[in-house]
Amino acid sequence: MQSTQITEFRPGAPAVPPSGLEAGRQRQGRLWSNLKEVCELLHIPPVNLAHSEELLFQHVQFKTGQRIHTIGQPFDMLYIVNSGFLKTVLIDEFGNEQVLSFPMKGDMMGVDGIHTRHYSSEAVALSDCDLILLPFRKLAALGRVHIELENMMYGVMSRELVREQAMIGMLGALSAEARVARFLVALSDRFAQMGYSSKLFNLRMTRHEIGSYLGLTLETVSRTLSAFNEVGLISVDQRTIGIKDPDALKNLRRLPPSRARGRQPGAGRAKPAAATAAAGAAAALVAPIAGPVTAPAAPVQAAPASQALYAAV
Amino acid sequence: MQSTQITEFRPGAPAVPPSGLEAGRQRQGRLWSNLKEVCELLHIPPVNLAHSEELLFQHVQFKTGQRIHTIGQPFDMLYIVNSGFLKTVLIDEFGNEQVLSFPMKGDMMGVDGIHTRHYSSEAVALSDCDLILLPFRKLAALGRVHIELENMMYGVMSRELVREQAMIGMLGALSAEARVARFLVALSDRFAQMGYSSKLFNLRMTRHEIGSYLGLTLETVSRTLSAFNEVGLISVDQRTIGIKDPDALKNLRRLPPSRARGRQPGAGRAKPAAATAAAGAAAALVAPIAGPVTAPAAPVQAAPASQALYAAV
DNA sequence: CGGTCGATTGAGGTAACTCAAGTGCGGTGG
DNA sequence: CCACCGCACTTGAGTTACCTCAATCGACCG
Repeated sequence: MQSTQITEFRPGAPAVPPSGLEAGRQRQGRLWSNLKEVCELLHIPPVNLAHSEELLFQHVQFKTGQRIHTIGQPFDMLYIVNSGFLKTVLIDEFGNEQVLSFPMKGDMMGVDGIHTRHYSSEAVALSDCDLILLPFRKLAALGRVHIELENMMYGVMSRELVREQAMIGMLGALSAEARVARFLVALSDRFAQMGYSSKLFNLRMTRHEIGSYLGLTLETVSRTLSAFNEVGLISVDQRTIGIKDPDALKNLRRLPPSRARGRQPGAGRAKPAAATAAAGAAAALVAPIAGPVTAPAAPVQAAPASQALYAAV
Repeated sequence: MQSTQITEFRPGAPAVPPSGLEAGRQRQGRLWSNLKEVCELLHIPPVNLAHSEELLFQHVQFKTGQRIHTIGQPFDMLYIVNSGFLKTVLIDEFGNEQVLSFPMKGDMMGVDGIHTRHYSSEAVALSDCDLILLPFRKLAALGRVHIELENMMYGVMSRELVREQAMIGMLGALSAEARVARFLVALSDRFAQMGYSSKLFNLRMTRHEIGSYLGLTLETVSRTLSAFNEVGLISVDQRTIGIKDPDALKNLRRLPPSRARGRQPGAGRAKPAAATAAAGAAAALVAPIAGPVTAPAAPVQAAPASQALYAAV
């Protein structure tokens, strides 16, 4: 196994002229990346590999709406997102789709195909994309020689697993408002990580897709965004989102009832200082509401009073 | 790296006399397993390895209620369940726990620790357990030599990922009844796989834990089980569950409204033949209800009339 | 400039939650 | 042995968060 260059064109890959000047960050419009670049993309500890420069991975471009792989299709490739936005979905027996993730720069896709040798999900480009192809079998073989590569593989798969666990936790335990809030925060963080503004960005997905991802209807997503906008947590204009109070969003559990929002008084005589709408909303946070799930052992201790203004539910 | 025997006692492991005659199926009460046995346990294609007999993995026993690992604890081990039942949980900022899985024979645990080098979840024994220890670093090293082992690692991690994706789909899209039904079916299948009865078994977890796992309250779980019992899909006596109509459970979307259950008529003059309660319930199935999430492309086609008795919602 | 698609908003319904009894079982101590 | 207690479970009644259905509006596109 001394092939240092990974070619193997995917059948059914989109026809894109292999010209120069691609989107993304490829130096000089190259269509290949070496291992070091791949590792950087994945945020994996730097890999100083002897002759890693010779080891090249091919890029492929997809246009908005194109499918990268479909459910049941034979698996042979992993993909890393170099630029662009996608969604991965599950399709149930009635054709309804369930969004599983919104991969973007630095994410790996296709891992679900390893087990059965067939992809168990479908990936669709939400914008024009530049992906790096990783032929799995060859990659695994290389991993045996280059330990860092193997670490990368295990690390990325484990990371993905943890992400999904967090998702399950969210779907199982949080209110609609908390889900939307965390979704926005997560997006904001990702944009920051990619060097974009974390305060103002465009959603690449529809309300419907967000709802599917979060286990909500599109109406609920829309209403929740409007509510956040109303209390000054964010600004919303179609797909443009402005994050105004990241901390409040991060910890939000439940918004105060709508009737209490417009006119201040709300329930009880709380709230001495801090008068802005945003500050008011920001307080509607860490309530010790033992959700649907309560730990049998660890007793739920009360939240600090300063944080529990709207907390009594 | 020519160590063919994997020792390394876990600090904090439970004190269990390393005597013979253990629970589970270990021949002659051994406390070690070779690679072949591990692969069989994981349902991975048989591994015919040259001198795999020399490669031994240690077992450890845990008693009911003991913790295998906790959140934040430094990661170094993977675990395979040889016998017994466990739960893995996430714990949020208020001490509430979210059940992620109920590992049993053949399942791997601890994979979430690879990425950050710390376990991100907690594993607790719901019954006395016998686990096989797999020191991750050594295992990975061995995987480089024995390809089958490496395949096993990737395969198991991918399988786990697919399982979690299915979980997300379930939490995001299904009704309480459908979730409980699928949970029972999944358990039933696992028991069958392990050689136990798939028709009659004991739940090892509380209603609270089931609810947490399914994103429901314990009351909803209890009520749903009672409802299933009432229409003859299952029998319930505390933790003893009898599966009476597996197919109905598998496809169940929504039960007919309770008022329609006691006295037959329900909505409309459907249901010509097939008069048992179970058969009636079994029909309450594949309704083309476009759930919260509908595919934009694939039009939802009507379900076959024979299956859609209670379907009109 | 219509046509389509996505987003917003309202009104009403309901599935699932919350709170609250009440039951049964298993363990412990008198 | 039985009384007592704690815990898991069941069941009911009332509440509500989210869904469903529907109308409207704006943006984009051929």
